[in-house]
Amino acid sequence: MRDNQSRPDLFEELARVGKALGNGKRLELIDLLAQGARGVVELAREAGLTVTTTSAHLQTLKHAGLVTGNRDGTTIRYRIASGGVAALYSQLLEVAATQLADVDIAARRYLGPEDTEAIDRTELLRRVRAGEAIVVDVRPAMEFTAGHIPGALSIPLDELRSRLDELPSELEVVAYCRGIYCTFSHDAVRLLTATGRRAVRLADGILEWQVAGNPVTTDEATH
Amino acid sequence: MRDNQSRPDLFEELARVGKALGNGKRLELIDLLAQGARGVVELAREAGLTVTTTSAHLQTLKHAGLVTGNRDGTTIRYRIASGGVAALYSQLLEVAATQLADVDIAARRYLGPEDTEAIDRTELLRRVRAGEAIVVDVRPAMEFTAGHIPGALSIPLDELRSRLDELPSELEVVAYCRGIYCTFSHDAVRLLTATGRRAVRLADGILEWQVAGNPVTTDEATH
DNA sequence: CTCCAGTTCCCGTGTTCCTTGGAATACTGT
DNA sequence: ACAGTATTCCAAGGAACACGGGAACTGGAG
Repeated sequence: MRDNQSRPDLFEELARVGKALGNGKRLELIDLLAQGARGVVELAREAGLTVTTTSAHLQTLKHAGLVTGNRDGTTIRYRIASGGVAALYSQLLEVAATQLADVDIAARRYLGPEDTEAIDRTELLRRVRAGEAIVVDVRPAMEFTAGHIPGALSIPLDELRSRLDELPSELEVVAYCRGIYCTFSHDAVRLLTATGRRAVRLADGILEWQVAGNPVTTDEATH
Repeated sequence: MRDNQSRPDLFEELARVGKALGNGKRLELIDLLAQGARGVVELAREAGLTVTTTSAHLQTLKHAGLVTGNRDGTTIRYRIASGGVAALYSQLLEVAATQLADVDIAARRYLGPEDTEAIDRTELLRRVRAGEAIVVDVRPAMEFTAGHIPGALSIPLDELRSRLDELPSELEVVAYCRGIYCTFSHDAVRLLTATGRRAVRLADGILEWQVAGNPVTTDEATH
């Protein structure tokens, strides 16, 4: 028997990654960081947490190897440690979505009524190649520059109502945002269809897009 | 603002999956269940836990949607809830292996010295197709019947020393077992090379094999 | 109907985790 | 060197979790 102690030790180490994923606030932080690098104060504001709590969670995530922090001037920009982490988070979302009824209930409540039409990634590509549709990224501009679908137009949800004239009226709009549990694209499609446009949303988002191996355009304006 | 409460609620639900992965004993149970269905007492024995503790952990996993239990006569056979759960666990292992130095240290201690040659899945297929090698499954027989690499020969590690004559002496042996953190194939290769045979091991195991989408043969002898 | 192995529920104890406020540290720009 | 901002460290109260023992429950076999 080699089971002196090394086997439990190994699994306890592995569990550190699981523990890091075992807190809703930390998942929110991962969700945000998957969209691009951010500092602690910005993360705290976006996640609705105090700065100290956010910092503590980031330390936990860092210790679990899920995020890394690089100094950039006066702030430390945290980011996802690797593409594998994004894949891990995406897979967790999929398992939760398919196996847990309570997640479905909570998701429905958060995302709102199912009044918007959704298409998948291959259908998006087909419609764009056929010249039928234009892809619009409705996330905040900073997340667009950090990485977006090639050829997409950036119109943050905040500005969508005032920038409707930038959309060619003869084309259908395919709106996308962060991922499967992001409300931006739902709200964008509601707003667009309310103005009489043809609009659908990508069923998931940039997270699943890049985890699936699709190309991503980066505006390398990183200071 | 729709951020009344639904967003934190959603992520707290999602975190239930992470919490379930945040305990070494539960990861061991998932690791075992990924190899085939088992009852509580069997799991408790294999994981070195009391039955009550094992049962409690299984309830946690079930509540998180990671395992399911079907009654089979007097026992309840637990199994992985879906292929997505296996993919999630596999991805967690990969992230932990690539991001955490402490995991490497613990793995080295558990797996023993790096004195065995490893090949990857495509190289295994190449050698088998070329008629150079025979694939040997060194896991317990029950796990072999639950699913194995097509064409593999089942010789559990326990019986390997006494069944050496079943191996064609002119072929190289490729031993495989559960996954990246399983000792069976390491020990098998050590034993085989000590007897003068040419033997290598698959770098990972059946878990990664099936998550990658490779075919698996099942001896449908399920009760 | 009654035994029985397998399994789960209940509960008390010890441990770990989450959150927050206040203080300390690190770095930038002037 | 100094002011100012961003970030982390420290300590403590409260909440949640892990574990084991004993009792209760379930379905199948006799």
